[in-house]
Amino acid sequence: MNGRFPIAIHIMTLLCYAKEQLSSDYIAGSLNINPVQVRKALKELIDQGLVLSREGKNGGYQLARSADIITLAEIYRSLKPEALLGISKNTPNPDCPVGRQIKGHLDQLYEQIDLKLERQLSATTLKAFCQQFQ
Amino acid sequence: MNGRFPIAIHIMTLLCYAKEQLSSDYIAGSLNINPVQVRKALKELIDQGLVLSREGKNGGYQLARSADIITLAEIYRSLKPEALLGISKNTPNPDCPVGRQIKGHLDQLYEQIDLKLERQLSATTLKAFCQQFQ
DNA sequence: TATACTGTAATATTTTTTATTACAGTACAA
DNA sequence: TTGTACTGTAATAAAAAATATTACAGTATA
Repeated sequence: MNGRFPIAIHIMTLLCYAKEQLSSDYIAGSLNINPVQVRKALKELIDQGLVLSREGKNGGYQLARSADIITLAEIYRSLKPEALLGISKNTPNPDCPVGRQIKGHLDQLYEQIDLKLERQLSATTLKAFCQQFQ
Repeated sequence: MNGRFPIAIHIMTLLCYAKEQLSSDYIAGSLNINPVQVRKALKELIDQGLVLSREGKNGGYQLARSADIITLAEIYRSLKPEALLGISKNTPNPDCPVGRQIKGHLDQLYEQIDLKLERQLSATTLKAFCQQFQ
């Protein structure tokens, strides 16, 4: 995977911690990355219904609802994750019994894994995660 | 993630299915990737103690033990996976309470997730996975 | 001693990720 | 009504990672 999940979690934790509207520049300062990257990440969180934005002067971002009814699973989902354990680019040989069937069985396995992960992430609210911060 | 897990599973399934020694060229033909890539993946599986190789003429690869005492968790471990949900390259701002602590709390979360995943993958043997193949 | 393998280094290519620039659109406030 | 400070997003560049390929040394067999 790439760094999108950690970044999303960082942003959501900040918004929860600050309890006020923050600008992408401010958030970028905490992450130490480019503000455009932050706005891209925020777009996913907005699309997922987790964050609200205000345009214009004095604009910024805030949580769309109380942190105790946001779970880490929702943050994870905002990334529209593909396959947790990876996808190979190759096109297996259809003349081989294993090559022919591997994708289907792997998909099945992945579905089970994803289900469990989502269940686990659902068990932690943003509030609970954020309260760990001093 | 990348395609290493699917490739490793594919290889192990082949070795289990074939019940005989296979060459990297043959395996590459089923995966439809380069034999060198296959040998690299096999090296990880050998290091993990899951596969045996024979050099020289009539050489090749076979399972190091019975498929019913190999679990998908061991195959997963052969990849020495880093963080399932990704690592961000940024160095968060140490002057920000969130930036300062995020890594630690994320690591903790990741450890829990990894534990559960390993537990889940441990529940499936290579034999069971392979028996799904017609 | 020819042959058919594995092991692995070196390199090239492709793909993905991350960073950056630029600017249009929007809302506030003087 | 206009300057200012934001968001939104397209376009592009740069860096990093993944994948593919070539080449060849080493090894076991017949």
